Amino acid sequence: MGRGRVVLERIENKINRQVTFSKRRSGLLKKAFELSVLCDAEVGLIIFSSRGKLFQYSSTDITKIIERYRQCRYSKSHTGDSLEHDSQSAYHEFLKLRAKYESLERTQRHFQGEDLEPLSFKDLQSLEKQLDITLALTRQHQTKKLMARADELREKEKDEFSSLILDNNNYIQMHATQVDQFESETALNTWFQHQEVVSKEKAIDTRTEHSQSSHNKNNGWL
Amino acid sequence: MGRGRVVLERIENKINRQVTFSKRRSGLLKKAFELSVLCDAEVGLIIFSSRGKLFQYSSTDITKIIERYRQCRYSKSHTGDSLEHDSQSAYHEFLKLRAKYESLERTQRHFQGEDLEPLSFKDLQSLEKQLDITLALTRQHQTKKLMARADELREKEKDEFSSLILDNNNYIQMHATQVDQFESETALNTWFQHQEVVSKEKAIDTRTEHSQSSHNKNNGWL
DNA sequence: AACTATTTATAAGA
DNA sequence: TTCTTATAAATAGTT
Repeated sequence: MGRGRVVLERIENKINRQVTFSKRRSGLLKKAFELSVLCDAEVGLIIFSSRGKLFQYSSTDITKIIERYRQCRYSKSHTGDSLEHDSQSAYHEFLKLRAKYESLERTQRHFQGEDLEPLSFKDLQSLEKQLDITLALTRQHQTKKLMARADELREKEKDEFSSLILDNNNYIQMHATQVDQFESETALNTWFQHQEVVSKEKAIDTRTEHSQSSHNKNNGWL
Repeated sequence: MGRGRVVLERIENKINRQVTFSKRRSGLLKKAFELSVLCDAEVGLIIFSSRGKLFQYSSTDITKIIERYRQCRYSKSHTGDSLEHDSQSAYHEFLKLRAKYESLERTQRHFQGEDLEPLSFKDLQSLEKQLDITLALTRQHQTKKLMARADELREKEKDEFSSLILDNNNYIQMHATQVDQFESETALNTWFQHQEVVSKEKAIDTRTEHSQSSHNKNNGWL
């Protein structure tokens, strides 16, 4: 995995050995983590550098792994020291979260129309379906907002009208009110035009059930 | 390191998980061994499969490695201060990542048509715009895949046709070829119909440049 | 501490 | 399981 074949013997050059150690160590730790996640395995890994520095990974509390190991090998059970497990399992949690984050990030990019190249035709189809559904929902919600706004305006007019009656209004005030009314009618027309556009979409309503059940994994596009 | 990108999640298919475990386990053991040899490190690796089977590698007696590990841990926990600080900042990192993750998750839900209530009208508009764009891109990519497939079919036909000529074909073979041709023409028609649908979309082409970072990989069909 | 040419690991298929 | 093969990932050597 690199330029030139690797010879399996101690690297004599100290600098080189140090660098290789650093690279391969992180590679090994990563792969130990991946194995534990992908295959649901319990993995414990302890590494001492040639200068005595300690590195470790464990999918679960390493003392438990060691204990289990002992039971397996010697069929003996004792030892109850558990000093240092919190930080370890915390690290595991961290790694898991990071992996989830990256996965979600990828999905997100697809929804933004990026990195579509590597998707299969099927993936693209299901992405398209989801987009269609969401688009319809989005428009539905926009319509809702517009209606709410229109109602609001109408209420306001009524209030103003009432005020005017109560205030024993004159002609000029009446005229101003009509202008307001006209404006709000325009808003409503806009809304109706919008409605029309929405109704031209394929009837999505029947399909929205799919998205309601979408607690299922969204990793489909990956 | 194989066909298809790996997603860091538990493999749900049991057979698959078992196979992957077997492969990756041996890979991990090999790499642990290589690290110890190349870099003169002391390595201990314990693996339990999900069904409880034990696998291990250790460059030297594993009980000695475990003992050394304990000593290292013990003395470190006495130094306290720097460790405290490390775990603290690590926790901070964790919290930051979690916050980012949750934020991303929320955005993602919007793209899936969920939790749209709290969005403002403006938010909804920009979401709609993004969805429109992505939808067009998605369809574009589907079209691309279909075209590639169509080309493939055409090539295949040409080859078959050539073979037939060279084989001094008879009527029945000719007939078979025509049937094949007809089938692929149907495929092409399907594609053209699709094209038509796509072209009815608003012209998005000018906005697609950023996604054209073509690795041009022809990922498999299905 | 990046980069990149290569080797190595391995996912999917047989 | 084991073999093969196409592809992703790790990393040796380089800058």
